[in-house]
Amino acid sequence: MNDNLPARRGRKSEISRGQILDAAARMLRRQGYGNTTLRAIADVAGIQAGSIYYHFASKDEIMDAVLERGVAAVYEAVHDQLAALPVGTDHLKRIETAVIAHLEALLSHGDYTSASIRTYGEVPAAFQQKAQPLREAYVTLWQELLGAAQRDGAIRADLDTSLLRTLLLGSLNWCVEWYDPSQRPVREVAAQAVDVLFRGVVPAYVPPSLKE
Amino acid sequence: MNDNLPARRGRKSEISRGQILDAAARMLRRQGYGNTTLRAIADVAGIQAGSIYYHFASKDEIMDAVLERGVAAVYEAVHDQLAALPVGTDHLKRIETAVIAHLEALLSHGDYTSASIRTYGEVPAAFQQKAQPLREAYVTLWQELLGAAQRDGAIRADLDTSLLRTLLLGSLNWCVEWYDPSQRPVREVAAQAVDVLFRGVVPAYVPPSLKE
DNA sequence: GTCTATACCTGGATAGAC
DNA sequence: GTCTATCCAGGTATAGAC
Repeated sequence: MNDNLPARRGRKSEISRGQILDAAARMLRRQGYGNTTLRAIADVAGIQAGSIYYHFASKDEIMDAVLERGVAAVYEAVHDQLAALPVGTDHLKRIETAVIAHLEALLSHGDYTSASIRTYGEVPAAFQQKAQPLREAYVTLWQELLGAAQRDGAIRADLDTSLLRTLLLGSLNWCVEWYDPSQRPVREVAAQAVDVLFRGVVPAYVPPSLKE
Repeated sequence: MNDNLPARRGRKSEISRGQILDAAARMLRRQGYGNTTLRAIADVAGIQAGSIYYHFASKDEIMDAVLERGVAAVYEAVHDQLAALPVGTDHLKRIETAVIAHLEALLSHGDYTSASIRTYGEVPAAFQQKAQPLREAYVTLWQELLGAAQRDGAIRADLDTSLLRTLLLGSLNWCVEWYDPSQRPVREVAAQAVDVLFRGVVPAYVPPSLKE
C-alpha cells in the first residue's frame, strides 16, 4: 500500500531495464557504437555486466532499443505538436512549430535522441533496416509539411523541397554536436534558425526613397 | 631511370603509408572509431596487420593522422579559395565562395574530411586536444568572415553570427551523412544552400500595386 | 618493408550459486 | 533479479624470419 510509484504495476525489472537503457544511451551518445562496452554500461547502471543478460539477450538488442526510442521520441514530439495546432494554422507557423519541437526533443529530451542521431550511420546494416520505416515516416512528415507550404505559395516555388529538408534538418541535427544548455536556451537557437530559414541573412531591400 | 613516379624521391615507404591511411580513412568514415580494426585496415590496404607497425606506432597514431589531415584539407580549401578572390570582393560573394569550398572539400575530397567530421566527437579526449588549434583557426576564419560582413551591413545586424556560424556549418557538415554523388552535383547543393542562406525560403514581398 | 606467429588483453556472452 | 566465475573470439601489439 505504501507503493509510491503509481502505475509501476508489477516488477522492478522495469527499473533496472530502464537504468541499463539510460546508461547505454549516455555512452552511445558520446562514444559511439564500437566504443561502448557492456561492462561500462553495467558500471554506470550500478550493476554487474552479467546481470544485463537478464534484461537483454545481447548488446545489439540494447543498442537497438536505444536507437528506436531515440527516433520515436523526435517523431512523436513533432507529430504531436503539429497535431495540437488549431486547424487552418498557416504554413509558416506550422514549420516553425516543427523546428522548435524537433530541436527541443533533440536537445532537452536527451541522450536517446542524440545517440540515435550520432550513431545511426555507424551501426550494422541490420539495425538501420529495422529503424528504416520510422525514419521514412519522419521524412515523409517533413516532406508533406514543406510540400504543402510550397503548393500554397508560403515558401518559394523555385526551391527543391527535398534538398531543403535535408539542409534544414542537418542544421538542426548538428546541434547535438555543440549545443551547451548552460550557454543559451534551446528556444533561442530555434528562434534564430527559423528566422534565418524564413528571411535569410541579407537585410531586406529598402527602396532608396525610404532611406534616411 | 625508368622511374615513372616523378618526385617520389626516396622510399616506397610513403606509398604503403598512404595506402594504410586511405584504408583507415575509408573505414573510419563509415564505421566510426571503435569499429575500425587494424586487421580490416590492413586487409583493405593489401598488407598484413603486423606490417602496419613498420609505418605507425599504434592504432591511435593512424587515427590521429587521418583526423588531422581531414580538418587540414577543409581549412586549406576554404582559406585558399578566399585568398584567390580579387581584393575588395564583396562580402556575400566571399561567403558564397567559402560555402562552396567547404562543401566541395567535404563531399568530393573524400574520406578524410568525412571521417574527421563524423568521428571527432567519439574519439578519446587526447586527440581532440591535438586537433583543437586547427579547428579553432577554422572557426576563427568563419567568424571573421561573417563578422566583417555584418559590420558592413551585408548581413543583418540583429543576428548572432556565432550562432549563425554553427547552424550554417552544421547544415553543410551534415551533408556527409546523406549526400550521394550520383544524385546531384555538389554545386547544386551548394547553390541552394547559399540561396536559402541569403534570401530565406519565404517569397519576397511584392507590393500589391505590382501584382499581376 | 613485409611476412608469420604469437603474446596478451579486453569484450561479449554463458552457467550456476544465491 | 543479481552476483561471481569463466569461456572464447577478436582486438592491439611484439618478435624475429625473410
